[in-house]
Amino acid sequence: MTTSPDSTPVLVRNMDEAAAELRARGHRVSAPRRLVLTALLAAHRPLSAEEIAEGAGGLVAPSDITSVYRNLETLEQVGLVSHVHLGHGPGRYRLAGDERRDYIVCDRCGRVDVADAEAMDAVRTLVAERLGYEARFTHFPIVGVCPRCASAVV
Amino acid sequence: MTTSPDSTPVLVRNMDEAAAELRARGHRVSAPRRLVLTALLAAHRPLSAEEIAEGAGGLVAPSDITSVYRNLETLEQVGLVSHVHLGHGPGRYRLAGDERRDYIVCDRCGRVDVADAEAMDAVRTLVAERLGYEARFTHFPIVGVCPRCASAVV
DNA sequence: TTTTTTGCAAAACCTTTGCAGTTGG
DNA sequence: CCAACTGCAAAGGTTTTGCAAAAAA
Repeated sequence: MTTSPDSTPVLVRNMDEAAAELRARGHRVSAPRRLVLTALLAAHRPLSAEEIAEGAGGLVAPSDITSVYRNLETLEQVGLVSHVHLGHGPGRYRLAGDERRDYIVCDRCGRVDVADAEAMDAVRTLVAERLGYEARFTHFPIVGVCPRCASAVV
Repeated sequence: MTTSPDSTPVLVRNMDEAAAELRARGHRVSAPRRLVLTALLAAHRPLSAEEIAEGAGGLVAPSDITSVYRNLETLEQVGLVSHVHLGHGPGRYRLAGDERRDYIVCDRCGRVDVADAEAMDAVRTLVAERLGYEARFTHFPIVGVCPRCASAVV
């Protein structure tokens, strides 16, 4: 699991598109690899390797966690998958298409919100203008105090 | 090591101020604890627990890493210290006063820049306006592509 | 003296690696 | 067929915990 994106994101909607991309890059489409993809295609949130290995809440059959890690690495290199750190604890994986969704995390209550996309674009634009960086919040989300915690009496 | 700040940052400039704060909070000022503080007071960048335990490059005497972790935890609870994740690898610790310095990390070349403070204020203001969060980039820095990598021919 | 802190050992947690056997193309 | 992949075991890197001994106040 590296910090930087291993390659350009490749957006897929289903297993067939994912399988085609894998084969185009010289990778095989094994049962354990399909299983990881099935879990991520069905998940509505980033999953840890352990969650996938345990079957993603009944979504898929349980499998070996080493294999899950190795497949996540391959899928990340291909650009089909990326991972995000929402706090401490294990990294969480999602399809590259889901990267367009940015998270914003409250460090008081732990809430994980999906950030408004236009607002995030404005933030990225401002960072580019003022700091010169093409910012991505896909690996580390924005962390702060959410409105509820900010207004709560402490 | 938790995600959220354990308490309000307490700014100190030297060992005496740190010691006073510790005693005011009912903590003792032991030799190993002083050693961690000495390393952080002298460091010009966030240090890992291992770096501190190894003597921070000759700055202080080597010490036991368990003790370093426990002291960093105490110092973080008191608000004298906080930690930042600059990428994968160990967390890095710094005095709370150093939190005013925000980092911005390039995920291509690994460069760690100190971000312009006014620009970061503008970013925090925009996040507050558009997303409602009081953003902090002290735990997770902004990650992106630096100007040099962006203009580099790939 | 009393309560906190230390130092060592051991474990916990997340992730990677080695390798012999299996499988996809 | 054979390179890619799997599953198990083992190890690696970072951090936490247990506990008896030491030290701060």
